[in-house]
Amino acid sequence: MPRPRKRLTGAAGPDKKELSEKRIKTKNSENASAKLESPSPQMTSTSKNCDKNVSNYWLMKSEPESRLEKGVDMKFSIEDLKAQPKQTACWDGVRNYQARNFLKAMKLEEEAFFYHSNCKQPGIVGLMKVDVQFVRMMKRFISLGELKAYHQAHKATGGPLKSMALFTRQRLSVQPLSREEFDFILSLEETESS
DNA sequence: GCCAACGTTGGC
DNA sequence: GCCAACGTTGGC
Repeated sequence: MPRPRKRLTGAAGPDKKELSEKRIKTKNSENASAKLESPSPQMTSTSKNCDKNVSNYWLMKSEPESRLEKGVDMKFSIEDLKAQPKQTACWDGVRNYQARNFLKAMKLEEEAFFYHSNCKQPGIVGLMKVDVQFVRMMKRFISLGELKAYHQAHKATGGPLKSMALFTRQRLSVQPLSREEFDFILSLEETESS
């Protein structure tokens, strides 16, 4: 349910605490939910872009279908992202600790898949860049089922999706991908869906 | 809507 | 620090 919120990029009031946050752990103090918004001075300057060989890619889940949680609609599809000003959203509302840490580890301009979860057709629908801005739709929908089939096959063959977090870290809503995983999934765009 | 998987909480 | 109870995620 980690869902991005529809918010203007620089818009004020980013921090009325989440309605849904029943308890924010004191640990992740401040805006725990990393806001990967327009260049926060912090992030840009301090994140040394020196380690450019730690190529990081991401997969971020969001629910494309309406579902109320404490009266708040969790829906945020890739179409909703496209509809944002500058096609950019503030990805807050992530409660899981690990997922939040990944949010903080992201650097501007890194690429991320937009994954539709908890819906009729779960799967990867598009590409974003950390910011978090819409980049493009996938040339074709890459379903969970297809990814799972490759994951299973690759476990046997040692292929690129053999340890994809989507399957090994089941409930993680923000997850890292290796370059191999990312490239392999991109290459699926050019193939027929199975 | 069901429920498996798994994270979190809190008593001890 | 253990672990049972509880809450959440997310596919089906």
